[in-house]
Amino acid sequence: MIFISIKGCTRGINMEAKVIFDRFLSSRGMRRTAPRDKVVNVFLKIEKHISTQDLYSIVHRTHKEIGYATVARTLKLLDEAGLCRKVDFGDGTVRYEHKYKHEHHDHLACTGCGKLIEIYNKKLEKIQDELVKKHGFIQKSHRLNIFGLCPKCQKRKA
Amino acid sequence: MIFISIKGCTRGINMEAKVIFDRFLSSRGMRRTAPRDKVVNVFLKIEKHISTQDLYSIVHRTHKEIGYATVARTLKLLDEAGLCRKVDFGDGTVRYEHKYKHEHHDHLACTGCGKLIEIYNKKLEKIQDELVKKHGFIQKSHRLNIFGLCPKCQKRKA
DNA sequence: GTTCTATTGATAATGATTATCAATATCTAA
DNA sequence: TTAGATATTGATAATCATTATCAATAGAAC
Ligand SMILES: [Mn+2]
Ligand SMILES: [Mn+2]
Ligand SMILES: [Zn+2]
Ligand SMILES: [Zn+2]
Repeated sequence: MIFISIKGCTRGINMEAKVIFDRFLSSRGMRRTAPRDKVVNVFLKIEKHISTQDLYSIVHRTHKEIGYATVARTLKLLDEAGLCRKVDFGDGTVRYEHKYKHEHHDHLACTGCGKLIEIYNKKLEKIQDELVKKHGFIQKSHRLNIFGLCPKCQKRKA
Repeated sequence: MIFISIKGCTRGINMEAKVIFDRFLSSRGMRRTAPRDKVVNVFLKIEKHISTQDLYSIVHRTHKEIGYATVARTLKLLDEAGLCRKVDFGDGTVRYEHKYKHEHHDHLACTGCGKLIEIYNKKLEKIQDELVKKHGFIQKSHRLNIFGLCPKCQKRKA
């Protein structure tokens, strides 16, 4: 199952993201290297919910020398740098999406074709906050996935 | 990480659940067998969010002859019979909770100690329904997990 | 009881993720 | 510029939950 995002997004911000990533590496005493740079470049150009394997395949097309481990490690770093976010639709494969200059959202996924719609509702978020507060918790994150059938898949199965 | 439920629940309904399970087996042309029966009995007595491995360990204490595969298969059947529900907190292990005579709820989980609180809010559910409808989808299921620190863990880390 | 079929449990296969490690690249300080 | 210290890399192995396989067994129908 491939989860395709329905929304596009600008890409002029890639340079900004790379500056942030470099600063993040420095702050950790880590080095800016060619393999990392290439993986980051490819990731930032892809506006999708992408798995490690997916990204590795794409990177591999143009950079045969880069290994799977490096791709996986770089995604982890991007996550820690706040530039991407893990998304998990419970199918056994974690995906990553852009986070820099992307507002928080949840997901509505079609179980028929994998179509993915990014949803957001202020009231919904507020109710969550209230529930968390009510139990004295401090929220770290949340994840709302709604699964269903998109209009096309409804017709297809009818 | 063990996720412990905070709510207790009655257990006089186990007999009803077993009747439903038997009918489910019949409707599928499947047989009621001793191993299945034992696994179901143990599961129904445990009011927790439990993994296959967890349940296998518990079953194994009193029924050394029952294998892991049978436990896993029986949980799958219970799920299909509508008697349990998969829950996934994204830690790589799927858990199961009772579903029969249990209202739908979402989860607030402490990332510090694993404490689990079952939450429900009618408005929140309604907003979700509206979002689904707005995009022309037919909802099959949804999953909301909120992660945070419980009051105790907040103190511990302060 | 006989026959057919479902079930079982041990074990292997799978697949995503994470760990290991020798070779290589980069940085720092002389 | 160079040598030594350290970080990084990529191939590969290990891990771990889940799923598949299959010969042996048990249940149902007659
Ligand atoms: Mn998204
Ligand atoms: Mn629950
Ligand atoms: Zn669809
Ligand atoms: Zn806690």
